[in-house]
Amino acid sequence: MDANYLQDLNEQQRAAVVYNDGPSLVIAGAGSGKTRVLTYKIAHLLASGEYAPYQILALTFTNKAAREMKERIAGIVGGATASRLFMGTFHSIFARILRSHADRLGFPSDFTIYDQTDSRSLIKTIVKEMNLDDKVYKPSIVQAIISHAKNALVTPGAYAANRDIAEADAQARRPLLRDIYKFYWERCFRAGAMDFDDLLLYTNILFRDHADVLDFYQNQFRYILVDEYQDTNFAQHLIINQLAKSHHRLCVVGDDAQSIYSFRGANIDNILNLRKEYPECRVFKLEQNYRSTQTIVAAANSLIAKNEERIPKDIFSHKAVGEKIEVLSSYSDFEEGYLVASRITTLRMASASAYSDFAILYRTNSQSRIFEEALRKRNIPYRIYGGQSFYLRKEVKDVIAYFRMAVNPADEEALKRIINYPARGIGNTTLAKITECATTHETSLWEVVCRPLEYALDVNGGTLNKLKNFADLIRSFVEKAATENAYDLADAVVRQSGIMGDIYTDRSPENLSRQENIEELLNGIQEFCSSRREEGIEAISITDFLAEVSLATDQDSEEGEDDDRVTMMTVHASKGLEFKHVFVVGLEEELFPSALAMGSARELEEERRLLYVAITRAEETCTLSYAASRYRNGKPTASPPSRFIKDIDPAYLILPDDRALGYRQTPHEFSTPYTRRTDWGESRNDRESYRPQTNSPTSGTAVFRPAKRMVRIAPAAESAAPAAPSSDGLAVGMHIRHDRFGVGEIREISGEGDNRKINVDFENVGSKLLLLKFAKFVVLE
DNA sequence: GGCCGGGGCATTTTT
DNA sequence: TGCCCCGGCC
Repeated sequence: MDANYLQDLNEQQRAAVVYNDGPSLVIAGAGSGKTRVLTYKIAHLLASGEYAPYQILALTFTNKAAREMKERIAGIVGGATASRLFMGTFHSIFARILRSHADRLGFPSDFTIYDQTDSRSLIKTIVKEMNLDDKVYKPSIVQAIISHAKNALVTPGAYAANRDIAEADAQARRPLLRDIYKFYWERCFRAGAMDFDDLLLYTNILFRDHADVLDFYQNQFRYILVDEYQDTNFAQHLIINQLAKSHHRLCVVGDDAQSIYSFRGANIDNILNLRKEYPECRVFKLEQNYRSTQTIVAAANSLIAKNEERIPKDIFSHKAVGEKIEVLSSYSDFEEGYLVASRITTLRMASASAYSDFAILYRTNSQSRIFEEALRKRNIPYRIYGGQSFYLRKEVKDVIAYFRMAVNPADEEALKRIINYPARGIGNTTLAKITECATTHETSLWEVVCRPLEYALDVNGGTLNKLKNFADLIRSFVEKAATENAYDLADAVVRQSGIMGDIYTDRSPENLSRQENIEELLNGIQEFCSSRREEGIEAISITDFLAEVSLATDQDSEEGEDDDRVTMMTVHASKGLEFKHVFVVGLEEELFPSALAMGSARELEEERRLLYVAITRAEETCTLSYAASRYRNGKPTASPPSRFIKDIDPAYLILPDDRALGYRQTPHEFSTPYTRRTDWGESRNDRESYRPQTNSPTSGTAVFRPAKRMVRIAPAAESAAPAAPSSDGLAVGMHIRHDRFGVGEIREISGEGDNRKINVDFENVGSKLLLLKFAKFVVLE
């Protein structure tokens, strides 16, 4: 290893890296080189010769963070050493540990991991079985309550015994929550399944009840590092404390100012109070920001200074002073989209930036739509992050459910997914009987399916036969899972289950995309097998694949990272990323801060931190934006500018002349070249202004919505040329591709404004009348 | 058991 | 406005 690696660090970073005599807390401001400190510290520990790689436990929150860190460490100490580190997400590391001691807890070592969909669906089933009103006991709410209980290590027994909880539930008119929790707990156990929260909760139970196991890991993990400590919940905090108890060799890294996941149980007190738990704890502050201009750093500092609960620090930048933060004011969300799109166009030209240097950050996913439309109209390529991950798509989950059954047939959620998919005549009625029967006999659904007669299942002979066929099918997969490799099993599942037959019957666009997804899944498994083979592992069972997949919400395998697109994502999703130019949009009361957070000071502070995170993503320019009116739940709603705008020192802002902002100063103090735009004239030097002014913000122009893969749009002339037969650029004879109906030819155009329609003859589905205002399609060349 | 249409409902979401 | 879920119908 290069002995000079410490030279790459600044003084504060170096101090944090070389100190390892006891517990330390590294407060790492935004853009201060946190990952660098963690990776160098691990390299330093290895270089000291005092620690073998497997004695170092390094925990992160995302797979991506773990992978990146592993790669960087491999670059310093070599891949062979790096791969032997215990480095990964909390969930993956402790799932691994749980699997090797599952018998202690009465679980099979091949236990299934329920994702949120599975666990919600089970809760829903239970609520229904209890004949409760699912408006009162809304599965999503029940799930959140159970999740919070688990994160606080409150088991069903403790939950039922707790008076405060009972009172709170009674108050909320949900007195039976305790029973739901108890049933949910038992059902998961019977299904041999753990949800995400269980992975942490059962780890705690394992350590609490099996001193030898705890002892073993306390001895093994001689140094523990935790990234993003501000996001830990109580369950995670306690695991760390237990493991570090005897040696106190612990280094936690985080930034209290970037704690934005309290709604998932993260507890900012874990980092704020660390010094109380470890009085000898050394604190290192990384305060130099290497990412952003001085203006951006100063503006962000002035904002976060409004929070009460924080660890004081003085973040500074030695980069250029940079541009002030511009605040854009629009009348409507529609205009906001237009403005941001036009700023991107001009800024890209002026600063010679690529599209990929830009990000639009918003508070809620639903805000993305309007920007999609605005960017598409300007032919600006973009990518939206945060759609559902590949493994959560229905058809993919269906196939995976077969894999899960093959590994653990007790898996109730998997069984419910596939017992009638593809259709084999086992409907809801039968399923309800099976479930009821399993509940009364306190066994799994699979048991009942296998032995319906012994459990006196009340169904007719035809159904019995269908159940037998299903059970035989699954049993054949179970056998294969034990002997064949992952890919061969997967291939057999797709062919023999009837999924193939179901999806490949017709070529409707929906089915085509399903076929693609399933093929992608199979390819993924093949790749998984061959990459394991490269590592020298010969037998790759489906169990290995599932273990990987169930904890991979893969946000990162997004293909083609290098293509040049504007990024759109929620502020939450942007944490840890950086962009040259950032637009933070929708800065309005009840949206950012969210209406639901305004009740409590604590939650309001979290929203403020959220904006802090958003602003500090920017390297060179940051632009804030709000609209006076916005469509919310289908209705236009007035929306005053966010209070947070006034929390930022106006010295760093270019403010629009808008009384709604509530500044007392005389307008001229804030007058700028960019005063409020009362027309569309801002974009003097871009193509847009040469267009005839037919596009008033509210007129119903065609909304082009290509499929995800077709984001690159036809040349501008297509839709913008004044010579086009109509203002929306559509003409009879043109070919279009519709989201759902596929490819077709325009036969007729009629109506005006909102009522404008086209009649299209589609290749696969015949002729359809589409209202332009709503139709989602692209014009083909 | 599958399809259609009306009504109710809409945060953020590393694993 | 758009999605999801349920109930009614075939």
